[in-house]
Amino acid sequence: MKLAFRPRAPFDFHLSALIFSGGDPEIQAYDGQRYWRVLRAGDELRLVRIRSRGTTARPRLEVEVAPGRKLSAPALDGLRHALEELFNLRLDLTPFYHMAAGDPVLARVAARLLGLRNSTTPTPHEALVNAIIEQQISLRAAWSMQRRMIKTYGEALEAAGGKYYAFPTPAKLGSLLVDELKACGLSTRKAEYVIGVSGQIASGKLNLEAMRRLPSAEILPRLTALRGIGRWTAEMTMLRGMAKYDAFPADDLGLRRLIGNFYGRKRREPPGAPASTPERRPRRPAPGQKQPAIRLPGPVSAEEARRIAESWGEWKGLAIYYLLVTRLAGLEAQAQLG
DNA sequence: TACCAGGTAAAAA
DNA sequence: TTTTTACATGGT
Repeated sequence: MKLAFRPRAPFDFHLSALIFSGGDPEIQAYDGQRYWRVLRAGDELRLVRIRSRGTTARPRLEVEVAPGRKLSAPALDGLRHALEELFNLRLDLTPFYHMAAGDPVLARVAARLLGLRNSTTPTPHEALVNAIIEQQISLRAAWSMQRRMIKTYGEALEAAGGKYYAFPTPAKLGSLLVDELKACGLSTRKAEYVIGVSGQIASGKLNLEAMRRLPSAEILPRLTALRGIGRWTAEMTMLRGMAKYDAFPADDLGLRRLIGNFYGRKRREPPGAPASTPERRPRRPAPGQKQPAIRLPGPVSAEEARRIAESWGEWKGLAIYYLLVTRLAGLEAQAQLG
């Protein structure tokens, strides 16, 4: 079965899916042509494979749904809705670009990445669990644990000649023993956190979908009241699982590095200047890709990150995502501030 | 080998 | 109230 979508223009599918390149093909990935993953449609699982059939100015998406067995009308509606949310196809980028025009760095970045949208996980639960696992450790280490967890406790689907895994349900994760999650590499603490929030969701005590409709300022304290969810985890969940663009995890190391890279000074500041870090981080060359031989400024402090993001208003989250994808796409040399 | 990596809660001071 | 500590894996 195939579905057609007409995203709101501008929409650049390649840029928007770039974040998924190199993903695990059995979970979700982008190969330069197609993005795919398993979604829930009603109480069934489907593999969806998305490709672009249009242009940035006249975007069209084609979605193959496998297996093609007929879905109920509500399940099909739900699937269409989930696909729109996945790449935020309805989002109006105009106000973001209007804001970006007032920021010299962001203006260049946004012009270069016209039509880039962030993606949102199919459920806030998925974003929350991923964020818990990503606490403190390197993303590589976290991704390895996430893959193990998904392949061990996520439902498997045979479709289109391959095997694919859905993200584990709250009920499944909530029913696990701590040792069962630890087997995926999580610490005792993190296993407890994941099981705890998943169980609360499964029992209906915690409703993240409903919480998502609240303004960010009301979501944050509700999330951080949960065990294992600090400010960073809450803000990452809001960004990646609730499409809350005003969320801004200023404590995040990767985010502070990005801001340092794009806004930091390349030379030591005069004495007495405010706390922009003079530290530099040598960049490791990405394998197989030539990098400009320049050294970028290191991470800024959380306070400075907040100060710089202040002018991004309610679009802080999308702004930082544009910086991230600029780096992913290897375009940063064109966008940095002198 | 040691140390850092997109934090957090709980213990100790 | 503020500071320190334990924690898991992967990369360097």
